[in-house]
Amino acid sequence: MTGVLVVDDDPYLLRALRITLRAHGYDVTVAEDGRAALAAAARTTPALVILDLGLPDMDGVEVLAQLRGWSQVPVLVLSARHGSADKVQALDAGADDYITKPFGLDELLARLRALRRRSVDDAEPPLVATDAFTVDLGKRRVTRDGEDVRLTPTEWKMLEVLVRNREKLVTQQQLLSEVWGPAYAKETNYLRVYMAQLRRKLEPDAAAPRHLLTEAGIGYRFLT
Amino acid sequence: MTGVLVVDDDPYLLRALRITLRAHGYDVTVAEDGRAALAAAARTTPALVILDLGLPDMDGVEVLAQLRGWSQVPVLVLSARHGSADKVQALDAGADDYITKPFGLDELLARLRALRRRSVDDAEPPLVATDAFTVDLGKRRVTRDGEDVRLTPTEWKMLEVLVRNREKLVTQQQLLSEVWGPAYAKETNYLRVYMAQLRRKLEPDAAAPRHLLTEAGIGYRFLT
DNA sequence: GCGGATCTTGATGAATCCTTGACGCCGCCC
DNA sequence: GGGCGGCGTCAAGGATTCATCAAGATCCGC
Repeated sequence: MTGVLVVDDDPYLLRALRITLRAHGYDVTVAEDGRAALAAAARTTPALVILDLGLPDMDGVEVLAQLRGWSQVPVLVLSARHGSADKVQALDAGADDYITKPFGLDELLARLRALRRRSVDDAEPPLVATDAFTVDLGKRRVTRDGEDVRLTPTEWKMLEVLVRNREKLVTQQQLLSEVWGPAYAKETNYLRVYMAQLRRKLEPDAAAPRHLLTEAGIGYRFLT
Repeated sequence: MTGVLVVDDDPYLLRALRITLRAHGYDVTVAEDGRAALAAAARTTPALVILDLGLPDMDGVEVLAQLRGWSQVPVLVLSARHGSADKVQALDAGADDYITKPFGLDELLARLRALRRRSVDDAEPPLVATDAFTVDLGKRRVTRDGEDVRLTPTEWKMLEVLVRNREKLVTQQQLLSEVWGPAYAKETNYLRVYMAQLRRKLEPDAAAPRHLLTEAGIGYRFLT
């Protein structure tokens, strides 16, 4: 099932979209502000995002920019404004399509189909393997020596964020806000505790990690 | 150079688009009917196609369908009709975007950029290479002889500022205020200490640097 | 309500990083 | 030649950050 994240502050539109999209076979998640949207995107990893630019807590373009920091998910931007400056700004910030309110639902659905059609090509296999363990992002499973490794929800979320950003350095703030929420951006203790647990469960030698690396003072990095 | 095929039967619009797109660095081919469009697409294999639905010899949707028989090139559809049925039809026939006339040229250009960004596969990696080492600004990573180089946060920040201003001279004040903050504009010996560390880690011969150069009395400069 | 799993929290020693000062070299001007 | 300022190098200290452990607190299914 195709997951769609709908971000809008208008409860009526949200409701209408949820019903329509569900009727057309999408698995819908909703968010009413930018903060919730970013959290939901990290949690549910949708295949498509519909983003209204007018949000109560932050600018839609800012939401888009932050999302683009770690995700390539296709984004369809909604806006009430017809000005071409807004369109240009949103498209250059990383939006894949732009549609102005009011719009027809059939057009919206057609644009979603067009976006999805394009993204299936570069859909990566959600399977990441190292010489010590294998992570299946789709099935939410980790295997080591052919055996399933049992991870707690928090351990899994943390590993997921790191694996989705493989090779890349993930800052402590990024990890904390995607796993625990933005309010926990100072609790770097959590990272140490859970990183130690992940290493104990996954690394051949937890004292000399080769896949879950520490970048002192900045964050962590996952290498295959 | 990015090749664009523009298909329209209006000679004035064709001319305007050709001039504008060329001015923005595209390599433009034009066609005035569907038949010529398909032939041109096969011949020039453009990176983008702009297709007007109103053509003299055949229906634009039909052109699109035939094109999709063998090519995945991103197609931006132009149309004078605002009806949503046309949009739905075009998008489901394989169009990647849809824009109605009249349209702003800046919006068209923005949509082209968005299309290209998606198709050209994950954009250009922000990667800066010298013959001795490679800096990946996106992944926050430095490689030398295939091995990761371990940099401290301060070393990285300093290198980042220099690399972002590659070829250009970065003054001591600029470096100090971007890495340590404006209050440290006098602590030029910090620069000496960290520049020495960077050279030791990155330069083949730290005593005769070829990429991290000193401009005596002024600042430093990074050369590839 | 019970028991087990999971999540917080605090404390400790170890490792890493930043700062600071001292020293010598080099080029330039007096 | 001597003085001077800018630069490169080195090493030690103190501060910050990290890994690890263990003891409560909390959540959840039964």
